[in-house]
Amino acid sequence: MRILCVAEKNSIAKSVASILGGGHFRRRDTKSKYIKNYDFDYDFGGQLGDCNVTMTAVSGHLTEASFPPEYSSWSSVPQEVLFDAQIRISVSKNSAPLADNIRREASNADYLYIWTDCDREGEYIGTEISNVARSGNSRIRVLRADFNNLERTHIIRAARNPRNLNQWAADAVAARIELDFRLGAIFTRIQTLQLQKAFEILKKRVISYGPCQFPTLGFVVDRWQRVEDFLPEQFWSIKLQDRRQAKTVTFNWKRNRVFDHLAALVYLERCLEAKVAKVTNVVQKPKTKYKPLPLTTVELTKLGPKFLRISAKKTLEIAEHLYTNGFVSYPRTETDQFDPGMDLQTLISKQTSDPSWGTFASDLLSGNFRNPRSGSHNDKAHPPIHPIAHVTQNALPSQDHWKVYQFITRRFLACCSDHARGAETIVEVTMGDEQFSQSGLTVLEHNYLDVYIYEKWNSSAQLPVYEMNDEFVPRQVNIIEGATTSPTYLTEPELISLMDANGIGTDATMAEHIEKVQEREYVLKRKRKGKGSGAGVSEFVPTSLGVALVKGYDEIGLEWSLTKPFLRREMEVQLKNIEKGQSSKNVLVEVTLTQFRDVFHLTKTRFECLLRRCKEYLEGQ
DNA sequence: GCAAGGTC
Repeated sequence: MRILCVAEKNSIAKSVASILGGGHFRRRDTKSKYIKNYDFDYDFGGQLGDCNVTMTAVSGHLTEASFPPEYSSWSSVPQEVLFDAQIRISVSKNSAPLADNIRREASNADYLYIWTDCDREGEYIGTEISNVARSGNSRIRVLRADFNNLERTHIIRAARNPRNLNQWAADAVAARIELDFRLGAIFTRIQTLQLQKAFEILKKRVISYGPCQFPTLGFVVDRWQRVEDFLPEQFWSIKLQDRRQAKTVTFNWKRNRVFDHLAALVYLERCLEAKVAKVTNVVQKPKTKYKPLPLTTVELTKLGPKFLRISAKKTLEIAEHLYTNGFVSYPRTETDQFDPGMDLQTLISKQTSDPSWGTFASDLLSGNFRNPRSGSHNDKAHPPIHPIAHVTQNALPSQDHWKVYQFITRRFLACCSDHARGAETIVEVTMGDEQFSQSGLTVLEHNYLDVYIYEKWNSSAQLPVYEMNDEFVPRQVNIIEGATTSPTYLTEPELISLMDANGIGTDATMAEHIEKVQEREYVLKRKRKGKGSGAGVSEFVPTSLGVALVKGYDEIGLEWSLTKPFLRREMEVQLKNIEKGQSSKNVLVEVTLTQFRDVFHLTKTRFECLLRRCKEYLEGQ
């Protein structure tokens, strides 16, 4: 038998070939400098048996959508025609050499064995590969490998247990491709042409619409608007201070603060009339600081900027590199629960040699191990991100690579250890009718915090001893004054959280959409001004054009506004339904296009809303 | 000159 294996990228082809070939493979060049063909023999067992294998790869998607040439003119083709225009799916220019390679290699193969990543897009890429292979050999039979990391035993198990391509997942992707392409073209063309015509300053600009770009912009404008609208409000609070055992204790008012000065004065008056404060409750209770959940891509892209000061996009790129070199598991995962059958002990044992966290890992193996927490997400394709092999700093190309590897490893070890534990004392006092409280914390066991150095949990100052019903004359009872502070502009982790919560983009593309709205000059990134903890943090503000687009579309029809996340979120839900076999591709495409025909009609008839807003923000003020 | 999703 001759088997053609095709992976989603060269690095996987190379890794799998070296595992299955036992290090004995022959490498042939192809017309693409990124892709090689690896030849070796392998006994797959079962129906396949001993085979001549060629392992090769694509580079992600092979095909792209396009309209036939008669639709390519922006000015002479009415946009609404694109709702019904035929869409061609053809091999993209960049992928042509890869398609040729697959066609040629398939011509004398009995089986095509697909090794694309096991996720929705991977199933679709599998069907792209399969179509190309069949155009070179109509009798070729297709199998699909089920794997989610590059561990030797896992790959061998996958090789011996092929399954079929998942047609439902591939259909969901086909629906997304068609909808994104049509809607992107239709709305980009109408708004670009109309706005270019009306504003000199936009003459050379493409005002693109994308179902992910616009909601991303919407989040930035939304926060900006709240900052704009903010008016500080004065508030008053009562501070109660005691002096005992050479310690000063400040108690916090249960009402926290009031926005009426007179009311605050009345409350203070009552306290003062009472003259003494009385201890009404002393509680001592254990306090737990929970260890983190298993690591997902979204968490990684949020914590990269936060803990490591590496941008979301860079963090992901580095994680991808660590993955393709076999140091960490697949970095694009939504799963925050480890499979119960997973051998965590072996993964931990690979870390015991590390000078920094080796001892911690050893201690986990000799009794400190605790089962990881389970989050609520499972994509059924990839486990949470975790280290596969130990690596030293010298073996990595940069300091940032080391930071990311270290973070992934420390996070994993933290997941496998115990929560941090402490004891909390809460003292409640009453003066007149007003209640106050203060608490003290003693950290007893750091546990996971010993390895997860990114979080801090410190004991507070020890409270002096208070007994129930103690009475004391406070050293000080007075009113303090303050004002509410403005919300701040969106940071990258905040924006990613919003996109994630609303299903805008995938874990792997959120960082790219954030770049796109900056490239289109809808949004600017800048350093936060001022003093304090947030100073120097990167934050996003909309440009005049960004604000004008959002306000214009909101005015056209708030319920359906393209800048709101609802439409995309709904589409994501529908795609999941197709994956589950509960809906079909054609139904989703038809229903969605019908919705968007209405949105398009509204946009066209009320375009003056956009023009007016652009006039206001681009020329006015 | 248009999207979003893969990947280099």
